[in-house]
Amino acid sequence: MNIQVNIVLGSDVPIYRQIVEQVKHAVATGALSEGDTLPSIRALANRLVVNHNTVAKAYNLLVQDGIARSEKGRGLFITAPRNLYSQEELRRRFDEAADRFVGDVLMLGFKKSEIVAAIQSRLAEVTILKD
Amino acid sequence: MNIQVNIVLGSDVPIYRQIVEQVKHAVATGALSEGDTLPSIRALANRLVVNHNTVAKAYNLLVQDGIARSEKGRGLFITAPRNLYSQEELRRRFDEAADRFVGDVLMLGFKKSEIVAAIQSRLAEVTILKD
Amino acid sequence: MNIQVNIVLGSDVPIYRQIVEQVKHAVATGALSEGDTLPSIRALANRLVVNHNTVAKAYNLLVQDGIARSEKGRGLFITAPRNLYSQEELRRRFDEAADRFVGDVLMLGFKKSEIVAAIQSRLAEVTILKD
Amino acid sequence: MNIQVNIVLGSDVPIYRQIVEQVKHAVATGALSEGDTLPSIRALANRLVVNHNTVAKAYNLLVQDGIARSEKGRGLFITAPRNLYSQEELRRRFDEAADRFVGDVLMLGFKKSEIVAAIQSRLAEVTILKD
DNA sequence: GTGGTCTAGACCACG
DNA sequence: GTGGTCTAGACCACT
Repeated sequence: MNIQVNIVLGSDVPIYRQIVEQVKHAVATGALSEGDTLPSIRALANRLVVNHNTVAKAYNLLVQDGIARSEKGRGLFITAPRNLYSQEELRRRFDEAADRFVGDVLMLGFKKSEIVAAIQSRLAEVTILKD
Repeated sequence: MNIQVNIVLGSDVPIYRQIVEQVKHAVATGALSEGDTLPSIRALANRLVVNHNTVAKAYNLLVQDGIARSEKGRGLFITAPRNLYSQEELRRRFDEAADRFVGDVLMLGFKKSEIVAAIQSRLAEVTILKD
Repeated sequence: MNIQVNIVLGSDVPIYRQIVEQVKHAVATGALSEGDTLPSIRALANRLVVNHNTVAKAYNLLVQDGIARSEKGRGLFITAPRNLYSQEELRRRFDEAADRFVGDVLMLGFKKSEIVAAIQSRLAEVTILKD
Repeated sequence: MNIQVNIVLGSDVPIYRQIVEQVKHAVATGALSEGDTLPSIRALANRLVVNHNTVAKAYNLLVQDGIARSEKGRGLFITAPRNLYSQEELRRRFDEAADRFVGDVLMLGFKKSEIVAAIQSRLAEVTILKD
């Protein structure tokens, strides 16, 4: 299975993080699974028209996070999932994300049910998470 | 009604954004409402032990978002809500926030029901939004 | 296309607003268009002999008004125009500006035809507005 | 003839300037003419719910500008019109106001004809200016 | 190199 | 007292 990475330049999310997140997302949805290969650094950098250091940084993070492993001269391969952070760290990140989301959305005037529905519909696409 | 702002120094969330979020939250929960005054820039800066420019920046953002109005020499006051942004812009900001949240939370391993519940519990405190 | 920003020090118009107005004017006349880059914060600050925070403040306002977008580590870029504000907000801002202008000009003794002509001649340079 | 002064607290125009402008405007439209009397400082301050120093400052400016004269113990009286500024100063103020107005309105998306019409309709109310 | 955040401290205008 | 503007200079994250 291959992966289609797209980036948004004007976002406040750094490019390298967008790449990381999309690979993670692909793994989460099953679009990528163990043993699948990622595009080469230069190929992806070329296609996204970004500096190849940026792609390299993203790939390094994927390796550090245990999501991919690099094999010299062959490329990067998706690894089997494993736990990355401590429970505390997970909870801290989760709460921070939730706080930020609610804070961002608070003054936009949407109904609570719309807000919840928007999250639910996005989560519906995800296969890696339990209900 | 008054507001009690607290910040965490050394967080990866900028100080000025912590202030903004807390004021927004206070407005959203009804703890602050139209006509209420915010602590003076220098008084709050003093109490939080941050530079007054940092507080000023936070307050500026509140003014730009139509949440507060500033009166030179008098202070900052919470304003009545008004339709500042267009429908498209509201939707754009909403989608951006939702996408970001789901992306941030994806790999943390929480159950979908937990994620939704976390949002719902935060929204439960909010009084300015319809169900 | 590039932009040539000039400021008048010691004016009663704040430096950051002079910068904002000139960029807006350049966009309005078509001298700057989507995708064009603004001078880097520090480069412009250097050339204008002002503090880089002052330029940063000006650029921030441009971003908040949807005129430019910032990309960390890359620079600031002119964005495509979009409907940022609601109709009510546009009208409110328009009326405020018009009231202010007429109030400012009232006691200066110019003829009505001169006042209208001055506005028309300035608008003649603008390419982004319909007649 | 009496004058009805109203102020807007949340405006970026200082209160004392609002008072000055409204008196000027009243003179300009003929609502006030030579010999008419202004409300006492304390009476006006009371009615507007502002500090009496603010009203005093406004009245001082009116006297300095030659629009009113104070008679001890009797009050302030409107004087005959006379020129206040040099030609250069008048032109400078005029251009600054016009530049600011056009700058403020540029990105709001109104048609040029609407902009001109808005100014013309506001000027139509003014009686002090020649066509 | 780029932009983003923050501090320390100054001066001004307004009430 | 209040908020607004600006400087000088620091450190950080991103490309």
